Amino acid sequence: MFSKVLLAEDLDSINIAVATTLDELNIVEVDNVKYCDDAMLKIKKALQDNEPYQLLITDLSFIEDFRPNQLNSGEELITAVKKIQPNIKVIVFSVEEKPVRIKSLFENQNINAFVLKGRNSLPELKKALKKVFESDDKYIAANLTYIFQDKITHQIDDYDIQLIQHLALGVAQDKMDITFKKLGIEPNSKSTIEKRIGKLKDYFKANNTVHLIAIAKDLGLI
Amino acid sequence: MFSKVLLAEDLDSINIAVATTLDELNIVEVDNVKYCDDAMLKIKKALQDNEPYQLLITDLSFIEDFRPNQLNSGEELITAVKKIQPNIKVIVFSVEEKPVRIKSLFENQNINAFVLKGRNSLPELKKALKKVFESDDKYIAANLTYIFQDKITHQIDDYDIQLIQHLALGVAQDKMDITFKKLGIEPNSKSTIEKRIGKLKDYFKANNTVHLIAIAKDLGLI
DNA sequence: CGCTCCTTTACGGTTTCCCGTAAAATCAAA
DNA sequence: TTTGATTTTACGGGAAACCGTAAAGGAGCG
Repeated sequence: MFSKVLLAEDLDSINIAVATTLDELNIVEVDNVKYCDDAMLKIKKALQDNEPYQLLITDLSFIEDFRPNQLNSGEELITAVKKIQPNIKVIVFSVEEKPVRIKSLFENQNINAFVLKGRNSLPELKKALKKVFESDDKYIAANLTYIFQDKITHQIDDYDIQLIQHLALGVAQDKMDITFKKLGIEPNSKSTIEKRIGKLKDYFKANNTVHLIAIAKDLGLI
Repeated sequence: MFSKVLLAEDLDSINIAVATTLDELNIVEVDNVKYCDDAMLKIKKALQDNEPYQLLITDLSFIEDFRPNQLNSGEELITAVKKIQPNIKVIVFSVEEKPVRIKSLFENQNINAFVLKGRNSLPELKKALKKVFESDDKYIAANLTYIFQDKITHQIDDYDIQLIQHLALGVAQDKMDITFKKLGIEPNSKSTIEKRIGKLKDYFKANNTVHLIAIAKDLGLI
């Protein structure tokens, strides 16, 4: 089993419970941080000392408080960590259940396992730990595999997301061409933008743009 | 200190940690459920046996799974419980930080304390337990009192919420008068509806209706 | 090169939204 | 009941969104 693990989790209650679980698996060295920035520091330090962590277990969302931070989410943390230690294994432990986000973890961040916080998540976490230790295969609970059959993320691309995001930020459809030109996003003619929004409304069966944005928010698309 | 407490919390990790905390306070009888419906059953049973719970500690959001349930949120649970045992004390333990929702817990559900899950929430929970046991005063952490000074809920009324909700559901502003007439919501002229939406955009500094709905979603207003 | 297919862009007409003004209705207090 | 303030409603004009059609541009292929 792993011998040196870093746990990044802001909620103290979960932090304690997970630490206990790791104990039960006889993992000797478990370090415990409540901020992404602290996680990053520990990993740097361990690398310098030539005693790197073998595994990072991290949450996705971290509560903002008085302390200003460089890294504010599990995603950002993973990206930063992999830059300085690409071979570290990563398990994400989160309540996040939006297919879009979970899928992206495997496809873009190359994580090793995803465990959903829930009514029976500690046994799940143990299972994931064993799997990730034993092999380099990706691991996700059987009841979550539907995520990879999810149709939405297959048909909605980056361009669509940016469009929806800017709409949600208050950019008028009519002015979107200017915004997109400034940002170097293409295509950026009024006509194409209009058509894309139309397609999205079609796809999500939205009556109008307002409705579309509400749906996108609900799906966690933005 | 309390001697008979019921804990309703779906996440196993939190469940364990809170149970441990209650142990440390020498609370003898702590029952532990992961579904609102189970909480309700336990409370009914305890009442019948003439050994009622003195305190309910509950989360707000419960994950939906394969099991169909009558009660699906902390709010629903509290309402149901208070119907059969109005004198029970209630502490809400949640990550929810939307002022609107927390405020409503105190004002409509008459809860005794609210503890925000966070980096230092277990000590907070202990404190709340003591306060709630010692007196009938409401308790909320000092760093959350801003919630009651929150201006939004003071100035946005039920009518506004309904308006925003229907917009988010895809009802066109132009057709809103018809919808409102059907539902018996007043005032319902095109003109007034238009003006209200205008005021809301003004208030939230939204560039347009799309932006307004995005803001409302972010604030948890809808 | 010429052909097809597909994407992007342009444009005109219709509907809806947006904003100001003003008239009607409601209400509270004198 | 009159007065004045506030809310609700009506309406008109300009801006933006919506919808269809068609032209222009590009990529791939014989």
